Amino acid sequence: MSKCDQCIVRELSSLKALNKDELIKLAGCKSTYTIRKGEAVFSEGENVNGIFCVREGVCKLTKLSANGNDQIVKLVAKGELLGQRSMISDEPVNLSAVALEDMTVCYIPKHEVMDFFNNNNRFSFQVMKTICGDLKEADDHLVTMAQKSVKQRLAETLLHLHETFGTNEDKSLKLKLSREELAGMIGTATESCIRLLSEFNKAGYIVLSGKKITVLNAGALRKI
Amino acid sequence: MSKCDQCIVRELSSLKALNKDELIKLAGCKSTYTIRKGEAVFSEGENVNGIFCVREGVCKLTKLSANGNDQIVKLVAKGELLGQRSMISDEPVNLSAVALEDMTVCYIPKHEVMDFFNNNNRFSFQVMKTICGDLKEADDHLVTMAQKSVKQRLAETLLHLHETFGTNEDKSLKLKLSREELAGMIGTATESCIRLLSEFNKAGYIVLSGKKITVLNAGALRKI
DNA sequence: TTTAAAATATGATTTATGTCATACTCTCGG
DNA sequence: CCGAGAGTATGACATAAATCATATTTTAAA
Repeated sequence: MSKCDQCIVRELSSLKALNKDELIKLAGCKSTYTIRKGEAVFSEGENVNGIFCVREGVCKLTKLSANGNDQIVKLVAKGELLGQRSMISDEPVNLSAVALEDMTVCYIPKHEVMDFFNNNNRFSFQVMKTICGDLKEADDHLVTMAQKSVKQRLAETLLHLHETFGTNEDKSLKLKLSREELAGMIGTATESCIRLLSEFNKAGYIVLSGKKITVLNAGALRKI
Repeated sequence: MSKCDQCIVRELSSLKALNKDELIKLAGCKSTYTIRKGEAVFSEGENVNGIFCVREGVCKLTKLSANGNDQIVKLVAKGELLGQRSMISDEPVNLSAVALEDMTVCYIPKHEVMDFFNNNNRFSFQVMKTICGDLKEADDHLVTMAQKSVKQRLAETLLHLHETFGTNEDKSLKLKLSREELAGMIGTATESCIRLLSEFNKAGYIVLSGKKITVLNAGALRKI
């Protein structure tokens, strides 16, 4: 049972609103898990009854659409919380969370979180703000999906990956996604995604070397 | 200064969590407005600093996309609250709210709502639940936009209008939207929307008579 | 009522994207 | 080090949807 007060999740998420006593209580009730790349933290339809803190690794939130495709709704990085929405709504989760890298997560049971809600207004308000931020993001994302072309969405997604998850020493995108996953983010067929990537490659906007993608000309991508 | 305790918004929205004293306080601080069809309750980018209660009428929440099209993100009916997200995030609103019918709305200034937040846990929790519901809806909507064809989205939208806003005595959809607005809901060109409507009409799934739309064969629409 | 403007409708055409087929290229386990 | 399978790439083609043009109808203003 490790401490929580030095944890990155406590620094970055709503948990920053917790006080010393609450953190001690938290340390006592949480359970820590290791999730391997490709494994699910939880799956669509499950009853989770608590929230997960992402201490290490990145995961994708996906939803299976009627035609059998997995749409990636959002990427969640270390420092963030998972499963808040369904815990608050008291419903099964509506999205699956699947690890894109090996992950370390902590699980906090619902009734503990509820205690924090009831006793710590700052915490509730932080959670509310986070969810409001998610809602805004989702609305913006929705407009992008509805109004922009696949090419524009791919360009946007590459820029987003570049800005949010950064690059390795060789400037290539740190977060490694398969072409299928990239297609799942932009909502298109894998082949279309591959085709546009090689178009961007030929145009000199990006460089492809194996699975690695390097953004060369961010300005050009932005203009698309 | 009319009372709030008989108001439909108090019955249907998070305001149902307010107690008698809070309702009296509310009645004292709210201002009531009439918004004509086509007018905006608020516009993208504005600082609203409070929330609106929809007492009468329906409005569309839209966002202007980069290509100049208005995407309709959501429809809001009487009984619901407007502007909660931006008030909580303390940001300008990210969507415009435009009346589809003549509306009556009440405005509650931010600091009053904040008092309710701080003193009434049930109210905060209700608001949180509502926003979580909105988030789930937005995620689902996003997947629909990304993965389904225009035809499927139109069928889905017609069913949604039918189920959510009901029909007139002649079975036609109660909520009147222009073809352009309908196209803005499903994220397509107006001509494509018109074309598909007349296709559904020919197939006997719906009946068009002027601006009126009647859903005849809901089952067929669902199967698309 | 008349008329102009807006909304609706439809055809012709172009473009974007999906689908199917196939080839190539990695990776990983034996 | 090899071979199978997954992932990536590319061509050919089909289809969906956007765009442009134009006609028709409805609506609102004079």
